[in-house]
Order: sequence, then structure tokens, then C-alpha cells
Amino acid sequence: MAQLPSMHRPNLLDQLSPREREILPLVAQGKDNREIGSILFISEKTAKNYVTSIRKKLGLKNRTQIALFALKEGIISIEETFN
Amino acid sequence: MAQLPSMHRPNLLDQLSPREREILPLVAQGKDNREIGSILFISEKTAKNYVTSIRKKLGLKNRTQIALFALKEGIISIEETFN
DNA sequence: GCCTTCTTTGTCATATCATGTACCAGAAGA
DNA sequence: TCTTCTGGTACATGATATGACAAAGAAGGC
Repeated sequence: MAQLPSMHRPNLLDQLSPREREILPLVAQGKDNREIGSILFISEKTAKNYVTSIRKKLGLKNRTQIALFALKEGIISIEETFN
Repeated sequence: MAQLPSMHRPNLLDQLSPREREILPLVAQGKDNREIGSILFISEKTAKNYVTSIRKKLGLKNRTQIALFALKEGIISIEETFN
């Protein structure tokens, strides 16, 4: 049986702060830390900290897995990625 | 109108060598170079080189974009990723 | 068939840059 | 007080740029 994107397990996404939920789709679209920083007007270092925090909270190994997670959860659709 | 995964543009995938086509889905599943190396019994360095070559041939910036590309093209499905 | 010549492929290496890991700390606000 | 947002340092690991070389195959002429 299929899993609807909106019905998560005990809700990993709720563990993310509002700002982290802003970062997540940008990572998932294939953007690097420098790009994320300039989009949100924060430093690359801060962007990096958010990505690390997201990754740890979601229990993932790298930012590619963050992207795949976001797609699985329906946070972004494949059409809204890079090009 | 929707685009079928099997009808590519002038076929980017044909530019990839057989070995590169083996590497591509592994990248797309969120695996790092060390994992790819041990799966294919080659060194991490060699895996690294293949990923670079794939990325350049496909005109992408990083391995997250490789993953997103592979999903768009239907080379892998979201279900066959990491966990 | 045999001998070049060119190209592709697969392999590994070194060097540099990006990302990840592990913290810390101040400001602002609920 | 507690969380969130922000930026930072220091170091480890992963990713990217580039070079190199051997093996194998295609293509052609002799």
C-alpha cells in the first residue's frame, strides 16, 4: 500500500525549526551552501550549520540523502529542482 | 504535456560509457564514493573519477544534482534509494 | 593477415575546494 | 529559562579538477 506524503511517521519534520524547514527544500534542489546563504542573506557558515542540523535530526548521511528524503516526503517535487 | 522518461533529449545518457552507467544509479541512491568503490571492487579514487566524468558529461554541478537528474530520467525510482 | 594510428575505456594518483563534525557563544524573543 | 537564529573556530572527511597510463578496439593501408 502506498504512503501519502502528508502522513509521516511520528513526524520527523516537526523536529525541524522554521528556519530549517526553509533550508531543507534548497538543499533538496541541489543548491550548495554558498547559494543557500546568498538566497537567504545569511553566511555560508550559517547555512552549513543548518544543513548539518537538518541532517542529524533526520538521521541522514549526506545532502544527497536529504534531497531524496525531501522527495519521498513530498516536500518538493522533482519538477521544482535545479533546471 | 508530460515527458516520458524513456524519450530523452538528443540523449545525454548515450554519452556515458558502460561503466559510467553502472556508477550513475549508485550516486543517485545517495551512496558516497567509498561505498561505490566497495560495491564495484574499485578504489574510492576511481569511483570519484567516474562521478566527475558523469557530472561533466551531464552538465551538472554536484552529486545531488546527479541524483535529481537520475530521478527525472527514470533511471532510478525514489523507492530504490538509500533506506 | 599484419602493422600502424586514433579513440575509448578503465584504472589510480595528486592537489585543491566543498562538505561534514564538533563544538562555542551572543542576540532576540516567547 | 528555553528556543531559535546567527556566526564563528578547528579539524576530518568527501568531492572536484586534472593528469597519467595501460588495455582494447576500430579503421585503414600495406
